Amino acid sequence: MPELPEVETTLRGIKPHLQGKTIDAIIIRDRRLRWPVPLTIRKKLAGQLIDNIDRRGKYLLLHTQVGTVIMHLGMSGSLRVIDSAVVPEKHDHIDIVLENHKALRLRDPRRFGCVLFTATDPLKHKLLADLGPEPLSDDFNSDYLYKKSRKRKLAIKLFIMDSKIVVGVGNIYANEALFLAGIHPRRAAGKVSRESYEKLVTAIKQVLSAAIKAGGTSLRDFTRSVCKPGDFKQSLRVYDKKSEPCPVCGKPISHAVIGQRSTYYCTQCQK
DNA sequence: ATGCGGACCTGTTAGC
DNA sequence: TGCTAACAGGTCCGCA
Repeated sequence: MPELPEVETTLRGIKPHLQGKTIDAIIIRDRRLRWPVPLTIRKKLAGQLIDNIDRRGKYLLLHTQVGTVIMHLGMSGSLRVIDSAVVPEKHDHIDIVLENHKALRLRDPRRFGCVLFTATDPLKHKLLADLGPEPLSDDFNSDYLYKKSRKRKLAIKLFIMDSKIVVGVGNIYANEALFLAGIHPRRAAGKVSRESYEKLVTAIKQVLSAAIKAGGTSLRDFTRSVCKPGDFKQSLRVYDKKSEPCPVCGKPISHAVIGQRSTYYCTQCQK
């Protein structure tokens, strides 16, 4: 479920409920996420004030005086703020219980997500240290992408999905952005022109901000409902539209697998 | 350094 | 209708 817009939407939804609150307890019902959830966070974080919560790429960072909780939602994770008395369901693995009897509850059926802890600078943590720029920042521009891509033979789609190059471009938005930029997903990254990178950067920023905006409008009450995919799905142009007419030229959308991920594109519009 | 494929999981859907 | 297989919005890791 979570691509960058969903993570951002989640962040905005939960932040007001967490910032400045004190952690009462941490309940670990199932620590078998992508990496085992460190049991020591229960003692370390009890009584701690949550200074702030933000994100780097798709990682959510919950900052306290003693360290930072690093969370990732993987493929199927979601977070909500609920009354801590609400009976947990099957895949509700972790609760961060607050002093006010609310809790941040992590649900993750596939358990590809993670909850980790670092006492030092989270940006120096192994998982975050080598991340590329944020896609909506000025550091992410066509000059940067063009230079990074020279001599690289990797398919452009995989290139922009590489978090060392840029964070937050998941499968859906990679498909959408390449369509908007008119670039064939299999093109070697090193053979994409400066002009095309110009278009691509614009497309990535546009598609992500539009989705964040849509997430923002469909943003429910994070104290009750799970983050819904929302309205953004109706604005998709190619993703999951195999054989449907291209919105620009009408030719049926093609489907292929690139790097084990489903890829949708128009052979007429994308070269 | 780069590029590829496997791995980790469960739930939902497509197909027979 | 029921069973099985394929597939799903992520990304790390190890190997060639």
